[in-house]
Amino acid sequence: MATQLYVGNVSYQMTEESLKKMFSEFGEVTSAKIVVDRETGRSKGFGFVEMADAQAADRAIESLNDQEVDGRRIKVNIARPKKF
DNA sequence: GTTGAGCGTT
Repeated sequence: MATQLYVGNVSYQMTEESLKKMFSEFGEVTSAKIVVDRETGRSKGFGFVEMADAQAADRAIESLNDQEVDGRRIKVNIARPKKF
């Protein structure tokens, strides 16, 4: 089971590929996604990254959480379930 | 600018 990470407070210039690259430094990234407002086409300022290894994901969290990226301090946590 | 869909009957 892969680990899903929530990445919030990121710059609107953040892209899925930059997210994937950033997290790939700590482990295998299964998927990366930036949430975009479907009506405006603009980034909502947050996204999600799925990593194959939980320990790699944990390392990524500790290393990237609250770090300044593109002038903003990003938030990295285990993602909440989007559905119950 | 903080937890993902879509504009329809999933």
